[in-house]
Amino acid sequence: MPKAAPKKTAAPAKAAKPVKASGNLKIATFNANSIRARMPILLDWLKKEQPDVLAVQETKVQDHEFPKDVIQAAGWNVIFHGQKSYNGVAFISKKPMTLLDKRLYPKEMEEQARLMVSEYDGVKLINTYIPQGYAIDSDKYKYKLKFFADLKKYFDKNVPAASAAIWMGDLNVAPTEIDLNNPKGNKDHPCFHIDAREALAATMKGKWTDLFREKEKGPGHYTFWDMRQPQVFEKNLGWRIDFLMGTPPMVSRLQKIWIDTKPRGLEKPSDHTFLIGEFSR
DNA sequence: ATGGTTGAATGTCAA
Repeated sequence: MPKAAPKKTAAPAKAAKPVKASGNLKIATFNANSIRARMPILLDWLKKEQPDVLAVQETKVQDHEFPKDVIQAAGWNVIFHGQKSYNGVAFISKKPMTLLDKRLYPKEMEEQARLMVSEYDGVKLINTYIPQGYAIDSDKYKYKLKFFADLKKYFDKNVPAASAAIWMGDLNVAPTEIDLNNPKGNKDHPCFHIDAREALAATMKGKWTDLFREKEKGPGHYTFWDMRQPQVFEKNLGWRIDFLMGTPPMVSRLQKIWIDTKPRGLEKPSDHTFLIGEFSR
């Protein structure tokens, strides 16, 4: 085969803006409920908050239709793992990230796009969109409980408790009565039923700490407000179902953590909002 | 009481 002609060098790619690694490591999570529908809110938020990493869930877009160009044009790196119509996860970041994993199961098995594992500045990042579960007597709920059990196995195998790691995303469980507005009325809800809460607790056991609760012990702090009821956000009838979970080293490094409720009140909002943590480097 | 809204896809399902 003839030697290829020396590649003509195009105009050198614009040098990436140097990323300043000063200050805390800022890690955020957001269920976008369609990343394409949420692009205005997303880009405005990134510009204002300047996180190192944002984990996104429910992108609802196949990879070949993912709006990477507009995200990159705004100066961000992005990696994504999606499917048609439902689910889908992504990492948006200041520096490029490398995909380490996107499956719980062997390649031969069909699997929904609900998991993405990467790493940033020495911290392993696990981004999950846990199944919602539909109803506690449904197969979807069984699938939700199994997902937690299989994720636990994944953590047992791949994420030592002594390592620096954050498990984050929409976990679709409110862990305690103060994590939702109406615990009494939601005993049989797939996001508060005792089996879902125990599945989450079992997956966390011995490894993961709910970082928000390290800093805030009180009720009324939510990340999700259902679209299907009027005025839920205005009345703060919500659920805390999005999390940053940290291994012990990340608990030690946690500086602050907060929920940014403002995006939920904007035009065309997601039903979730952003949760942000800052860690010492 | 089993609604309501939104998004993807264009039926209706998922949340």
